[in-house]
Order: sequence, then C-alpha cells, then structure tokens
Amino acid sequence: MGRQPCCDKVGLKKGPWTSDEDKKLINFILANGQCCWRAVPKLAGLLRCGKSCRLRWTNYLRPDLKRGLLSEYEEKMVIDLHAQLGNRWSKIASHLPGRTDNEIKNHWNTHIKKKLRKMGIDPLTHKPLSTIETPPLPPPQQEVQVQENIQEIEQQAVQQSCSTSIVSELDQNKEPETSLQSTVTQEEEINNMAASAYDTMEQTDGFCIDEVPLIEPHEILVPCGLSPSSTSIPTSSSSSSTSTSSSSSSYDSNNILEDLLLPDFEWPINNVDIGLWGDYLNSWDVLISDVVGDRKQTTMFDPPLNQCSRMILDQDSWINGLL
DNA sequence: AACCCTCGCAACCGCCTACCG
DNA sequence: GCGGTAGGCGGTTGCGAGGGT
Repeated sequence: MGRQPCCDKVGLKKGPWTSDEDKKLINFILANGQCCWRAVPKLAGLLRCGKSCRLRWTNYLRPDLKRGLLSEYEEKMVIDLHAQLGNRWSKIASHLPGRTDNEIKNHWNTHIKKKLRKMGIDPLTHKPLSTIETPPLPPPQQEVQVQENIQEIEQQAVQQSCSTSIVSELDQNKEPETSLQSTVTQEEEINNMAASAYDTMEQTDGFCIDEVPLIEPHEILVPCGLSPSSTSIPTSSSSSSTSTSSSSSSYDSNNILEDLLLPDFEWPINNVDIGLWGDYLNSWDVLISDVVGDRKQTTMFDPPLNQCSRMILDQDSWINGLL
C-alpha cells in the first residue's frame, strides 16, 4: 500500500524560502499559533508542504533561536550529551536553549567530528581512536595524548563559569564501556542535570545569563485578534475553540488571510520602559508595516512587561534575516 | 579574472512513533 | 486491535560562499 506523501506534491514549491514566504508563515503562526502543520500552507497562502513549513519555523523563524556558532561551552555540552545520547539530536538540542537539532547536527558533522578526530577521539564512540585509524603512536604515549586532549576540552568548559556542575556530573555519569546506552532513567538524570545547570546559569554571571530562554508557543506574546483578552497565541489544542475573533475555524480562507494582517495594534512604547526592546520593537514595526503594505497600521503587543522580557527576539535571525 | 575545490548550512527525504477513529 | 494520519526525527543532499590556484 505504501505511505501517502505528507502532502500533495504537485505544484508545491521547493528549495530556499523567500522573505515573502517567511513573512507569510510568521504572520500566520503569530496569529494562529502552531497547529495542524498540514493545513498551515493552505491557510497561510504558501505553496509549501506542511512539513516544510514546520521545519522552516522550528529551524529558522522561531523567535527564540540563537544564531551563530556554538560557544565552547555549548560544544562541550554537545559532546558530553552525544556521549550519553548518541545521535539523538533533538534530545541534545533540548538541553541547549535556542539551538535546534538541525543546527547541532550540522555543527557536529562539520566541526566537532573533525575536532575530535584531530584530537584522536572517535566521534562515534568517544573513545580514543584505534591504532588502525590513527597515526602510529607508541601505546602509552597515545593514551597520554588522548587524556590530555580530553582534559583540555574539559578545562575549556570549566573556564566557563557556569559549566562545572553539568560537565562533572555528566562525566561521572558516563558509562565506562558503551556510551550509547541510554535508558529512561539515564535520560531523566540528564534532564535533571541540565535543568540544574541552567538554574545555576540564571543565578550567575556566566555564559547563559543573557541567553535566550526556550519559550513555548503559548508564551509568545502575540496580537491575535481584536479582542483584548486574546493577547497570547492559542496553543494547538485551544486555537480552534477559544477565541471568538481570531479562530481560524470560524472563517473561510479569504477572511483568514485578511485577518492575518494583524490589524489595529499599537506598541506600548509610551507606557513602559522597554529598554533594549526599543530596537526590537522598531524592527517589528518595520516587519509589520511591510506586511500591511499600503494599509497604514500599527501593531500593538500588550503584554505585561515581565512577560515581554520572556520573549526575546534575536534580531539578526528574526528580523535581518527577513528584510 | 576565471576556474576549481572545499566547506557550511538550509532544506528535503524517508522512516518511526504517537494518536485517533 | 487495526489502519490511517500527522508530527517528529535523523540522515542526506544540493547549493552558495569563500578561498586557493
């Protein structure tokens, strides 16, 4: 019988996304939340398959993404987590706020693998490379070399002020023989360790103090309708039932697209001290203005300020990438 | 300046799993 | 319990940028 393709591929666009497509997708997600990816392209007016939309959103457009190279500490985290979890990139990514599984996977394949090999460590097993694969070194010397390399990485990680707990705990927890073993309990331990590590980070001046927190879709503060009560994105479970004004289910497709233009908002610039948000807000203004085109409208996000601070937009990826 | 090669990253593909009727 | 569907995940590919010759 075979599996049906995820979508009707006839007439669907493939390849790199254009900024116009990005805008459409962003507007749709911000207005409606993440729900039913299969329906997203149709409702958002995109000639893409739902899968492609989901990937584009999660890997590139999500506002909580960090861009740029992984820091040394993040690299060390990836190496340690990979030793524990293997190629389970999404699990690894879940411990690195603002990083996607795709990004980590790419970084692993292009950077870390090479780095480890160079240091005489097998990236697959995290053990010293066998003598067959490595240039001939006298056995004791080789061992010393690998140990030094490992110590070097760990030292680098330790230098990151907030990294010590997770690194040492992960190392202690490492299975001596097979690093790819991962039971549920082990994963739970890793989760706990990572959680405690990030707790620590928030309290220190270390690497993560100004990092972007992972936010859930419902935490993204979005003007999704005219009603003052609907200031946050509905979750996938609630998006079709709760809102009376912005629920996609209550519109035909033509109206939906009109309503995606995020009507009648005003930035709360005069009301609150937005601090560094000024730049972001200006960028948003550009973004939204561009979308509404000749309809001169402004857009209002009306969250409490403390909520505002949770939604940190990486301007480089989120704005510059689009415009 | 032109060509070639390498590298990095975004995107695609296909499989797996969870969920629902 | 079974089949179908959607979402998620990991592996792979293709293309553009940058560097070298």
